[in-house]
Amino acid sequence: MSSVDDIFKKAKQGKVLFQDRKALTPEYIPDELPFREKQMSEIAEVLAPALHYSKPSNLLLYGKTGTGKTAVAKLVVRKLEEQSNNTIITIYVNTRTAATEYRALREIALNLEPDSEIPQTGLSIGQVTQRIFDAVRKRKGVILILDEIDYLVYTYGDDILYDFTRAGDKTAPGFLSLVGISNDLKFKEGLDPRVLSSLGEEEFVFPPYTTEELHLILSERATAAFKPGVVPESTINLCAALAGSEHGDARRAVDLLRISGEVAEREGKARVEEESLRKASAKVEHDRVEEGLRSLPLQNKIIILAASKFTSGPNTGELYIAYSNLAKKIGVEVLTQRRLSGILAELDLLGLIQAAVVSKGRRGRTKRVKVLVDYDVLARVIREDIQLLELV
DNA sequence: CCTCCACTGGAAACCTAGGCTC
DNA sequence: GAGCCTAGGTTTCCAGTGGAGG
Repeated sequence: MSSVDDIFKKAKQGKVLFQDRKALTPEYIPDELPFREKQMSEIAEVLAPALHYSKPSNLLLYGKTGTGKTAVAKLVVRKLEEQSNNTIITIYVNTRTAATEYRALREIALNLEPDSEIPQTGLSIGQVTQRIFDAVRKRKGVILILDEIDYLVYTYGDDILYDFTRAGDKTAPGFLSLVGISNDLKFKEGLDPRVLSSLGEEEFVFPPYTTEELHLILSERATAAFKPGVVPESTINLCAALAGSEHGDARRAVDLLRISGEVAEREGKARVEEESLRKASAKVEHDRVEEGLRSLPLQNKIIILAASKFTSGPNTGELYIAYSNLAKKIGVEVLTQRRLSGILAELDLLGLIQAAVVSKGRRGRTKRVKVLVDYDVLARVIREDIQLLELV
């Protein structure tokens, strides 16, 4: 019997643990968001004037990843839309996913007028902005959620925000209100003061979830996502503790729970035990490392490879010689030792190596490098690179 | 206690590649 | 197409340093 048959057979025999996997996906937004009631009602207060068709203040939501900003914004706005009998339109755009200023604007315009023709390329930023204003004028009110607004501002500046915040008369009688979401508390610094004063009329900071809060969130999601009795309390405890010790990132915690369920299901388990969770956690970590290695620039790969050839941790001088040999062997430009030192610091920051400064007394001071990645994983990634093939 | 090694890590100059403008 | 600007990566230069061996 082929292994493919084995897999399918096993899957057929195995128990189905999920009843609604969606409840653990990043897109899923529950009807209640525990521990965010305060933020929800405060934001609702700010947006409420929209129901009388007067323009609500612009909002700015801050907080680290996985603190519920996006979920809160989407949920409040969804309820507002319902209450207004869909006379108020809300648009959600993630500016990082949209990738460029133009594409973000295009997405907004298409959301406002799905039938309108907006070319992938060709129009100027100003023309698209104008179309958006024209479309808003035909509506009573539009609330625009700009997620990861810090990305937009860093890479393209605050020009669009400037236009949007002072669109007032151009969109009358309709109004355009902005809800900006940012992971970065410092992003305001680079903003034009006029934009800032308008955009930041109301500000809300989202604190990270505590372990106890994560625990409750996970319990609720688990109840929705899994069949009854499939996830023991101990698994939830561990999952909350793992995510809580990181940064209280709820998205990460929920992801982890989902992957645990997938692992357990694949292995034909009847319940999602701690073992599956630990495996899932290791898998997530493993993927992260492998992905990190893969995205490294060529020189960094050669350096980490050179370091991994030592049985005991090399110091900078030794490593530099080993690295230069490898680089010469494949005909790649050899960097200076100063640069190598800088790259070591970067790799250290990524957690791929550990570089500690040690003093050897009269024989100088150097860094002792320790590679934290499995040689197998490293070799696999290196082999994907044609230029590096002969080094493994 | 002093030296002096083998670097570290800051600062600034110097490339490039890419995008934008005229 | 020339000219300009910018962001990243890299080189050059160099002052600074922890501590074993003198």
